Amino acid sequence: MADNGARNSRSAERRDAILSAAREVFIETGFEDARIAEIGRRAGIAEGTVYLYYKTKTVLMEAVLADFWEGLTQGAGDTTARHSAPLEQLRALADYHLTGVIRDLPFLDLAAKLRKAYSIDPQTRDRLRAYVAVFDAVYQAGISTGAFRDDLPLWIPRDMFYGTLEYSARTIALREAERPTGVVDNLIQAFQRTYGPAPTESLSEALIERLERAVEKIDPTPG
Amino acid sequence: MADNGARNSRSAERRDAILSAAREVFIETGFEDARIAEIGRRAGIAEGTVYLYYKTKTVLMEAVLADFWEGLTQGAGDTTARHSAPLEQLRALADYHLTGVIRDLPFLDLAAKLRKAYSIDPQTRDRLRAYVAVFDAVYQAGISTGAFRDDLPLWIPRDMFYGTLEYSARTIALREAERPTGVVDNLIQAFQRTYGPAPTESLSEALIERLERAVEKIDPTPG
DNA sequence: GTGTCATGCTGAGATGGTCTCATTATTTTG
DNA sequence: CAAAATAATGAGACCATCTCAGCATGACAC
Repeated sequence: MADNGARNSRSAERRDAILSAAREVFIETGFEDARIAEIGRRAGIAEGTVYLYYKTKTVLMEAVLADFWEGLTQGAGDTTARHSAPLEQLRALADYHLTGVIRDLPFLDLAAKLRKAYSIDPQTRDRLRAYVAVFDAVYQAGISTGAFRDDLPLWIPRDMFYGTLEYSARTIALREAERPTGVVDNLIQAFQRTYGPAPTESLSEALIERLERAVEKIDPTPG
Repeated sequence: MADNGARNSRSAERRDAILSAAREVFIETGFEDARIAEIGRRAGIAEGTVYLYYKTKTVLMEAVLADFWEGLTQGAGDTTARHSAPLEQLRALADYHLTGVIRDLPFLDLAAKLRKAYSIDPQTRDRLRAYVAVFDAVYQAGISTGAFRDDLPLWIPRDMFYGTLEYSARTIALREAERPTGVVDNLIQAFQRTYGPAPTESLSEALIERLERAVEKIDPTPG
């Protein structure tokens, strides 16, 4: 049926029009104050029509967020692909994440608004998983090249990574400050020192002294 | 006026009754689904009366949250006061924070729901400040005893501290897992390695080898 | 071109919540 | 104990989401 295709594409266009109108309105006003009537108006359709495409306001919001996560995940993958050393990949990912989160903090707050107190809907959970999988891949690769420790569950460094960045993003946004330097550098440094390969057994100061005295005796020229 | 006191205390009792009914209902149902009528019912008063004490539902929620933050801050101060070594204070604080946040995650989600996209109300900001000030005090004390580096802005370690813990709390809650061990230990280790005093210049492996060979010659008994 | 059918769209109104305020009850005061 | 001041009530104003009976549009047969 030729018309079927046409019909479908018309229908898809409408869906998109609603989605981008919704995106605008949600960002401008937040979830509560967003009016379906206004979204319909901007999409050029009646209020009731919005409900033909998205059952409820919450479902519409979820669709908007799904779009957002998808884009973010895509970008994160592209970013890490431009580097090869694990620490540099992490640095790039951290930079990308911080930038994106600061830019789209309103979105994340909207996401938080949908979260039920005790649970998260499975779709959102999957999207979040897909996003953090970018970090996981980098870290795993780093383990296999010996750049990172392998004696910890993966989620421990992951939580430190995303937790620090998200909290910093919020701090920065609340201060309404320019993005300060040092956040990413410091995080990478912390990573290197904490999750880098186990340091060669560190020498006690006493031992070092004993060694130095002994060496002095048999070979007084400095190393 | 003797009666004035009585009136005030009666009034204060009502306020408290509303507040604790509200606390219950908000936790059970979340912000949106909480019904003022239900809060009134549990406080033993009419719906309209709730509005005499709290102008709007949002204001009521803010009052509930203020209570929560106050208790958390109090507990954090008490907890750190039971230790003296900076790292042990941080460990205790981390443990307290993680426990509290996991227990009261629904509250934090409610708090997130009130947050406007671009701003935070000054009162909430002050309460948050008061809470993180507990960390700040420990860290500052640690700097003055030489336990921590002083070449970084305070908010960098602070964001890593709270960011990691909050993200971990969420991860743990979403997995519906028992609280795993290692989160706090790992954070403290990362802190020590990243923010502890600059390590004594580390010895190169070559140098260590040379020292060991030399010692072997003059003193074959192991250290 | 026109009748028939399927499908899409509409917006008035049902529903259900927050919040108001005229009225009623209670407490304080002289 | 009457009068004045204060507190509490709950019916209903108001305004949002969401529904659904009816209207518009376009494909197809003839």
